[in-house]
Amino acid sequence: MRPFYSSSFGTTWPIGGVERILLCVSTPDWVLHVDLDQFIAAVEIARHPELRGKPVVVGGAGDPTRRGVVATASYEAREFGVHSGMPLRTAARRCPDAVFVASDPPAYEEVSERVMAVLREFPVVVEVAGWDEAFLGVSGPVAEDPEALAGAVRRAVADRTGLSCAVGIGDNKHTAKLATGFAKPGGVYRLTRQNWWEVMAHRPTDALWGVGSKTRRRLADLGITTVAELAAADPDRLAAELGPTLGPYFRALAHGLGDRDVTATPYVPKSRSRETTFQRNIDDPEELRAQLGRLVERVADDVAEDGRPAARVAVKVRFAPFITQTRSVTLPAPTSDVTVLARAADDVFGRFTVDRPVRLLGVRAEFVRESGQE
DNA sequence: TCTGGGGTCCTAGGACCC
DNA sequence: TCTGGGGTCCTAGGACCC
Repeated sequence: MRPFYSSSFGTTWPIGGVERILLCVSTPDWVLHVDLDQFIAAVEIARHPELRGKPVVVGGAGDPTRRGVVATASYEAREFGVHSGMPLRTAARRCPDAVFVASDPPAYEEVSERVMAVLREFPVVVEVAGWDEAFLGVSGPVAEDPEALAGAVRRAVADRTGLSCAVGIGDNKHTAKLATGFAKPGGVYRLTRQNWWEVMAHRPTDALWGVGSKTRRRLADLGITTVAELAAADPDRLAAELGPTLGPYFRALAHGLGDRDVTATPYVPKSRSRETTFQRNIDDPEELRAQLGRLVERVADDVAEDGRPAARVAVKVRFAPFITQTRSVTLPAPTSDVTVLARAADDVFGRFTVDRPVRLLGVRAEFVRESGQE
């Protein structure tokens, strides 16, 4: 989610001193958020039934002795403290009996498509928000009983795909998203301005969608630790401390406000990137150049497939132990030409001072910004 | 907790121009 | 020529999310 615009609230909301009006905004009566339970693990269990009931950990190459992190852990594995983002090695230590499975993105993509197709059969606007989640904009007759709709969605997804999901009901995307967290696993929960303070006031600021650990810490330094405190904070002070856009944005989140526009418009990527963490750190410059070349080719393939030229090229280097730097360049002219992209990446890479072993290399291509696209 | 991969958006400083 | 102010682009880094 990103900072939302004034019209999303039904009232005007000044942001950064500028009031913006969005035209053609559809404002649904309800926003539903559908989130599949332990999605990736559930897909693996569906095609390997012998895994059912076992602690399953999906991620990386499925080998806990290699570098990689947990994509999704089954609920059985979570009992042992295993969670997304945790190094596989750590997961194996916490849950020695876990079954480790390699990540298989194309398989999840395919199942995700089937789930979204089921959602689109309902008289709602479906905005895909990831492999395992979507927002539904709900207006008209079905909006009279959102819980009934949520139940019907859950049954349809289960009947047609065998997957369980939770559904959050909210008055905007933010509350719907948070509601899903309270619905999991496999339930329905409603969070709106009616019960916002009762449910959220006492919670830590990072309970809000968009506030992470860093912001939580910065807010704590200002004496703000709960949602209620953030909601009551002085907007000018927040703007001064956290930025003209983000300060007021966080405060709005604490009031349970959020973006309400649900759109079925297909997603158009602004950039494509590829990166690799090496199993062993590399310090040989020749080897690094070769790896860079491989990454550029993959990115160039993605750019060619997209059909739009790239306007910028960025290179990312992560040095041991974990120091990340990026360098980038705007191309003289947008291009999809592999040779040009490769030379640009090479030039950019040459601007790094490589005096330590490298654990990751990445290449990103940014597309031309459309006029009207911010 | 020795930390993946693929994205998006915001911030801030400097260059450059009028 | 001791020196304003606004606008925009470029670049690097940070935060967050799935």
